[in-house]
Amino acid sequence: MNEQKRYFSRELLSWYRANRRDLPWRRHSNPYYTWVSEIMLQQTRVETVKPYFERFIALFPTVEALAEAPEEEVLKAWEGLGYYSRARNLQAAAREVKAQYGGSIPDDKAKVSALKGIGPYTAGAIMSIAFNRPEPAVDGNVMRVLSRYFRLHDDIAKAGTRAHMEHLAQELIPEGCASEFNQALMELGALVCMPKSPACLPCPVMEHCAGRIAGEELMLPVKTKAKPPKPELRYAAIVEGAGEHAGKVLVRQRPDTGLLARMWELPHLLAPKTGGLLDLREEEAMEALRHGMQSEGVRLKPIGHWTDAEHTFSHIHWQMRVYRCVIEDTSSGIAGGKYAWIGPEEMERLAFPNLFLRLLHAYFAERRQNG
DNA sequence: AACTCGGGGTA
DNA sequence: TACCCAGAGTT
Repeated sequence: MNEQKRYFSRELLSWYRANRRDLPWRRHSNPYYTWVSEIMLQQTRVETVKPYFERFIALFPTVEALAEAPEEEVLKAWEGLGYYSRARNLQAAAREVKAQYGGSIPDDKAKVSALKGIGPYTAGAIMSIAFNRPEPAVDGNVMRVLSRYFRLHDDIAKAGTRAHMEHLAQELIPEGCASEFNQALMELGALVCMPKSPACLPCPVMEHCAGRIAGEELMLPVKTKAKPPKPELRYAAIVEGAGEHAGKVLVRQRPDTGLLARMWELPHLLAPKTGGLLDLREEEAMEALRHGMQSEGVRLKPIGHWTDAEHTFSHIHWQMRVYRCVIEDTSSGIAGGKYAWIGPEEMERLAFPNLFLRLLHAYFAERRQNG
């Protein structure tokens, strides 16, 4: 190994020992904490994860507790965090760990990698952080740091690049210090070698950083940009209950797979296309909503426009127009367990994506004010 | 290799 | 606005 690499490992480790953040999942050495935190941290910032992690561990303190919990409670604990398959995969894996390994996460990379929701990065993170095994844990942070320090122009959006980075990252791990070193690499990316404005002056390895020396720290890493989310106009119904359902609204559970799987939502549908024009007149929109809901067995009458809402996912942008509706025919009932009438109390048990969480809170707040 | 899967922070 | 974030699973 050359001097640039030895310098990097030595100085980074030393810097980390003096600058490591006090994070909830670092307070105790517990492979379950490492596991839960790493799943939550996928594509999610540290500050966002902190309160979720605290609540999650309080609710499900051990692998067994998580394995034995109802899935709805796990989804509810994940509400608002996004990428909800992470929560379902985490619990499925916890059940596997309980059944196959007596509740202890195996100190074995192949077995850890085989668990649901654990890919190359998370397997490396668990093996290194929890068990101090010299495995690379290459995420976006690490690829950015390595791209800059070694001045690598490989496109980090390409799959092949990660393999190269993993080889390099593994080589850099100091003997017996995998846990600290891998966390140091990510800590540097988060605190110093940031995406937009890297703080090179206080950086512990700036002296031999090839990217900075070449004046390329702002152009690295090279990454092809993602295509913009596809816009979708949607019509949603806020259905006000009457009679025994007074004060409640109609909600619907999403299918078992796909976007927001098994989460609850306001009933809504994709607006029919109108010969190139995306927008419809108000009456036509309400008719489309009535007709679409009727085909699902829900007979309702839109009364008028209530509010608009927008929400952007990674690949879709929803523009949602929400209409006040009343139920037309309660005698037919709402078929299946897919629909439910809920008030503010029932809301506390069902898991909603943030878009609908905000709409429901706004609606119930409005009801409390207007009576 | 490309697409699917949330939500929010930040410049 | 645009980009990014302690990525994984599916096709």
